[in-house]
Amino acid sequence: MRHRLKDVAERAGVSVKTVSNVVNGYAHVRPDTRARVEEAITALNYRPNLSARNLRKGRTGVIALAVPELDIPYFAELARHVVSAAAELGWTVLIDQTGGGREQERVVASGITDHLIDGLIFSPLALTADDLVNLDGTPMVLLGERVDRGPADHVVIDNVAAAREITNHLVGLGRRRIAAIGSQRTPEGASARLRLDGYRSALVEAGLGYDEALVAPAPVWHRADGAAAMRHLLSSGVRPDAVFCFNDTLALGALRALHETGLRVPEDVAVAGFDGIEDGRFSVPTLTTIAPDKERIARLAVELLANRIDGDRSASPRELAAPYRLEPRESTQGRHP
Amino acid sequence: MRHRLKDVAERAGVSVKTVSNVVNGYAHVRPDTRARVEEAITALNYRPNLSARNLRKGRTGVIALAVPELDIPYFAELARHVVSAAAELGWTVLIDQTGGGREQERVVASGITDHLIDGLIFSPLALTADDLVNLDGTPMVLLGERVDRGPADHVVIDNVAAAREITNHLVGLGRRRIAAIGSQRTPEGASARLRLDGYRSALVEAGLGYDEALVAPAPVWHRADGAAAMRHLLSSGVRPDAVFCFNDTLALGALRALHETGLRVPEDVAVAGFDGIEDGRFSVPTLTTIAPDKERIARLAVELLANRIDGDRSASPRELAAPYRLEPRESTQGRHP
DNA sequence: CCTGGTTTCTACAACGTTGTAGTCAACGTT
DNA sequence: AACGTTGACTACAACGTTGTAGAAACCAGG
Repeated sequence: MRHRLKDVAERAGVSVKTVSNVVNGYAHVRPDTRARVEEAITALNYRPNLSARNLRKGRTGVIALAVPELDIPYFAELARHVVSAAAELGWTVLIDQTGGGREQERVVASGITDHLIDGLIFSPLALTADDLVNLDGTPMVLLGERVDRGPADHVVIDNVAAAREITNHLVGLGRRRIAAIGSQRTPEGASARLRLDGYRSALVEAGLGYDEALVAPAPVWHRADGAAAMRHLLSSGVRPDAVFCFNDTLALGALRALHETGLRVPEDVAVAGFDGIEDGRFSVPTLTTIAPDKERIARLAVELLANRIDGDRSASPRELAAPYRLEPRESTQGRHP
Repeated sequence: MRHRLKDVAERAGVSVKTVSNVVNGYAHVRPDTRARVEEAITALNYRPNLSARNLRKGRTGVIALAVPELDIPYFAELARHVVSAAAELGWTVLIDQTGGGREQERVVASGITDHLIDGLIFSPLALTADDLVNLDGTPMVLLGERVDRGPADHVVIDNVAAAREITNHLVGLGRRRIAAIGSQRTPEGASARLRLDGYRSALVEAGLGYDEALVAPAPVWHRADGAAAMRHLLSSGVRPDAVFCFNDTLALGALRALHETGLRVPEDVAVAGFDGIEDGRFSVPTLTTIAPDKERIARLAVELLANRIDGDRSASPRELAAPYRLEPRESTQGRHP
């Protein structure tokens, strides 16, 4: 049923190595020999055994993508692009869900040494530089926040500038009591801290001042957490006229909570998110957001990883920035801006 | 840097095979020998080479999950559950995006013979039984619609009954001009046909009759297609008072289009979807839907595949049904039902 | 002290592939 | 005619692991 080089070789009347040469496109094979071998290959439906090839070559052709959760739209969209970009370079992607916890992320980061994959693209939430010390040199590219003094290549977007930009957008619309949803105290909350920094500095620059009472924490960044945080803000009496949510799912939850309270968006409260997920184009109202260029992020990550795998592994870590765009929509600008 | 059994063996002063025995938990190893080996393993940070192990064992420990697109929430949520269920049984999941085209799906189905994976869980859109004939016996489990006379195990939900149930729900609310969005003419549209059947038979049973003018096609089932189809229905003058969308993303698009037209949901038009995705719990209004038990689907699929891989490969194909639930929410029942 | 069984360990081969080194013939050059 | 060069191919070993077969040491029962 399942055939090996040897079977093909016998059928074609050549040596095993010649078949291997044909399969790998080696130049010096006579046309008629090549034809006989190819006939045998198709007749037997031969497919190389990748385990054997990998064992021999020390490569598997598989890279892993580790994300916190696949059903967070941002990561699903990112995964889609990574799989596509990897396929173009002949790689297969194995997807890992870390759940976002530090211990699980550490397991993933250390599990990369088990020879199944050639490299790892990793979007960590909780990992710190200390967790990345003894990696046996397996190539790795990190997505998202910088892991300080990180030993690995990195694709980032400028979270602080992006958060400042979207906060400025709210300021420019005349909002004065701008809340934030999604702050996190844990060391895991690197994105949260950077986005909070951008938010704060935009407020200070605009002369509005920074008021802790307007900042609502969210332990994780799901829709339900956004709704809960919004309800908390509304019931605490701080009466915000705008809210910057640190990601889009939080914002969708906030929209829902505002709707339930009977407040109008954006007339009473303007809402902005972060991530540029597809849902935001169809929500009611549509969602103003910062949209990182996910395709670019994915392609940069795959290319960095490819260079690492094929090239110099000891080169010092590179950090590339991917662009993002502010996409103003109804949730801040109203129906007919 | 990277160590092999041989290195561990030398350090522990035993044979390679003894180390292998320790790694694999073989019973008859003296406690002190075991301890020495384990010490050497941790000291050298030994991790088995999976390519070599796989080559030797003829197993890779990797299964593939092939879905049309990862950023369709239904598939992302499904993928999450499959990855979890597989992890519990010690398998790693490799995710493939087919794009949903027949040719690409055929490639995936035939690519399963390349020894990288032990089995495949496949959620096809376009594949027919003919495409599945020469699979070299690699275990496969299909999700979703039956591929007629399919040679493979199958996990399904009863699409016809579910579609009938949700249509009945709309009928029970007093709706009389119930439209449908998502019909497809192509052979690819198996789900579409089954859901249309259920819709039609519910209407006929209720004495409402079936009107083709109320059925809007959608080439693919994205939000934008749902919005376009809804706009088309509204402008064609058929004046529906309810609409059953064949999946949730279509329904979210339809909600958006209704909102833009100024129609109220559910007062003017009730909207129902299918898939039970997370978004529908937070949309405005929240979305009535048929929610298949995705966790169950994933677990059944992984278990079927496990049985196939470990057990009798020639056993006749099994078909298991997963349960679903009608989840009535605001888009049909209003804010305070 | 011998017998037969169990425990503990080892040597060797094999999984399917590819890199290395090599053979042999055909060719063009002196 | 002798030479090196190239083309076309092959034999062999090796990648790191585990199954098989078996050796050596130990034990219990007679």
